[in-house]
Amino acid sequence: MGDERAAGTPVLRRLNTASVLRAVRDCAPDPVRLAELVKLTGLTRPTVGQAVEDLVEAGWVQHHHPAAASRKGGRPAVRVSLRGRAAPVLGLDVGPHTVSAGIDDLAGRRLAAVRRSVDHNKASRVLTVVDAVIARTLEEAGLEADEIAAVVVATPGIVDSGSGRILLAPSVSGWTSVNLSDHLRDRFRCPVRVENDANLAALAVARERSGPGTLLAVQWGERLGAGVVIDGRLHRGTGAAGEIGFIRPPGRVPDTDDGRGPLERAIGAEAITEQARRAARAHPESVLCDGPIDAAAVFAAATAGDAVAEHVVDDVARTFAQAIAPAVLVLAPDAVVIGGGVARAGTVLLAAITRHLADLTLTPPDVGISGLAEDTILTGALRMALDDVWRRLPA
Amino acid sequence: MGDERAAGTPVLRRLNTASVLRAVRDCAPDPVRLAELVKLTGLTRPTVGQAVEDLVEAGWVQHHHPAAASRKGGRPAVRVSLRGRAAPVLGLDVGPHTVSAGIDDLAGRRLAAVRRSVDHNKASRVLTVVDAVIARTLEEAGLEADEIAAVVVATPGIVDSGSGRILLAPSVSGWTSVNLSDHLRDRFRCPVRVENDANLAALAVARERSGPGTLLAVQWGERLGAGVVIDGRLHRGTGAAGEIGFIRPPGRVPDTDDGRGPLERAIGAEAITEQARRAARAHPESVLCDGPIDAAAVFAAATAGDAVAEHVVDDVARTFAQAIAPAVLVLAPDAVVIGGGVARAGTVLLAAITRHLADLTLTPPDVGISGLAEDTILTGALRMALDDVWRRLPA
DNA sequence: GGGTGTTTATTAAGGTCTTTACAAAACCTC
DNA sequence: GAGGTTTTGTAAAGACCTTAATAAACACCC
Repeated sequence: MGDERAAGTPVLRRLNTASVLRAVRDCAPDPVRLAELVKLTGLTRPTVGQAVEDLVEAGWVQHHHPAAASRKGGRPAVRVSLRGRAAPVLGLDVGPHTVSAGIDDLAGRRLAAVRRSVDHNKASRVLTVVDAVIARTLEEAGLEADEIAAVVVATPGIVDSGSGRILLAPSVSGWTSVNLSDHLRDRFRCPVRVENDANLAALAVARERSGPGTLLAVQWGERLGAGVVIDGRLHRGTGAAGEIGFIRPPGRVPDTDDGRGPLERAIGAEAITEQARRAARAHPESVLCDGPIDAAAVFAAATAGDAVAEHVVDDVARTFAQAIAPAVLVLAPDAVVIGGGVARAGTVLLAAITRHLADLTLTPPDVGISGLAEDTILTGALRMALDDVWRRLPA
Repeated sequence: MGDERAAGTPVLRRLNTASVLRAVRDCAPDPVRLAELVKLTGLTRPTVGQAVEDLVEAGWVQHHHPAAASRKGGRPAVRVSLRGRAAPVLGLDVGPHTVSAGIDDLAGRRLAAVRRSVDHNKASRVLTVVDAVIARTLEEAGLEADEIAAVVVATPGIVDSGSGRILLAPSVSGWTSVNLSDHLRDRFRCPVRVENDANLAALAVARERSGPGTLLAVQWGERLGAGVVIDGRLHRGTGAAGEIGFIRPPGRVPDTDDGRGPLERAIGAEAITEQARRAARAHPESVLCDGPIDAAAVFAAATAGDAVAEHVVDDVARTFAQAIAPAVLVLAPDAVVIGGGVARAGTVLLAAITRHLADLTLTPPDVGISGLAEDTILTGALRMALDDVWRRLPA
């Protein structure tokens, strides 16, 4: 609330134009009347007029000459809207099996989206696919790389937010040796940021719920990751915040050598499947024995009321609740939102987790499922890229 | 960076005077030359002159006429300093055994401090002592209650930050039924805030280390609490953030009925003592058997190299590390700082915790001991009160 | 003891921005 | 087509900061 240093009159103008631009953004994608901006910003008409003039000249907003829908009598209003093409941003989700990219305009409209699967888990191959996907996405949006105003890349592993180096990424072999950040910085004129995928998913979920508060957003699939968003801002800590996969749950955990953390080995999608298989062998009466077993089948069976599956789900939920309970007690989040493949389990899992968390915490958070589809991470990357653009707005 | 709504020219002036006042504060308690303020703020001399004039008139700063120490030749500089008495703040620490109060001036100078022990743990009695301590503190500082600009009260238990109501406080019987907030609001004209004691201790510790970053500050005595400070701001979550005492550690935990949480029952000061007693009975060769056993004795023996005591300390440290590891993984704090009675254990405990945490987390935080003395909580309360004053500064 | 130099305060002029007030424009309704 | 309504546009005034020039106060030096 006042980190500004010196302040001459030009500062005022910047402040006010920024305020006007924000108002225009909040109305996007609808065009907005000038008189309306006056009300929204609380500024006077000449000020708003001046600001809009500047913004048009700078290319941030555009006029909407044809005042097609003028309500009552009166001079037709000058209407302006955000010129999305002024600063399109590119988001990239480099997952272990797929690479997807998207381009949003300033107003948050999706201009292009491309998804491609990666066969081999080798870093060099991934990099080639990344380049191809970016090229295709730019083509689809009809843009050149130089026109992109911000790039945010989501990757598994721990990322050093300063340099953009990937410090730890077990799921893609050789991924840490690739300097993804530098590779992309060469291709774009704009800032390029590399960020942990779970963190970006959390950001996307948080924006969905819009508003202040603390959110713990979990990505739960083969692996487990989480992001913490406090009052709309991503919490990074020393850089590795949200790595819940490495929580050591109570009880024995199978020892593997693939770089996964204890919690992932205990209740990752694969572990759930394995646990169900064991249960099925012990209980031939279960419907689980009727077909191939995977995580989805377990949750389906539990939803249908199969006792054996229900027991497995409850076990998984308890382990999860026990694992995150300390973090919930320390953070006291308003909500814990679960996304990723396991989130498709739905109410069965949710109810069980809620029950166990209520037992283990003082102020149990809402437990919910991410309403976002598969492109949660990509959406988060694009959100952060847009944030970047808006943050350095008065340039 | 721009939450301001409307902006006329007067806004500029407020911005600039605030900037000047901040600069004066940062130099406190030393008086500062006007020319120096020009450099610090980046504003021009006339602007600074005007701002200082306004501030003097409003009573925030005062002149230092006698330019006693003028260095080289030149016109003697006008020097100003923060007028501490402009807005003294009162901090209160209502602990289970003692009530202490302090008054700081704007510059953070301690004007008065009073500490009194409470015999009976009854709420009504505590309230009487609170009133007496406040009266004594005001007297010591030579101030009236109406002159106090902000009041912050530290109390154990969970506090609703909006109403100031105490929702849960096992250590003082009947404490929840007392509306401490209303009781004090009647006595002061200024805002009164009630806050959890561990949270305030965390704030004090965070200010000590000054700078951005994430801090988990633990208060460890008979009970266990913690506070989370992120970039200098206290994290509250839904209100009960930092309640690590209710983390359920692995292993069996004695069941008591005194409202304490599982972790407190497992490794609170009392539990440490109890564990040491058991160990001493089993190992008569230990120096622990030579005298009365309490937590301090255990740590002393461990420091001296007694194997049995070392084992107890290691056990305690491991339980602690296991309990907070999930929170450390989620938060990725820069540091975990331990205060409270157990903190006097020193290096033995610290080293053990560091070792176990390194094993359980990805980016192990610095583990340290609070350099603040017994009045950590009181200091935190005063810091928050000062923050309150500075936040509503341009009034 | 007076001159010189240095540091600082004061004053005046100039520029930028917002505000206030007023006039003009364009469209609808009657 | 006259009147009304809503909005835009323009001009003058006020507030504030900045630049620049001037004056003041003291130490040092000759």
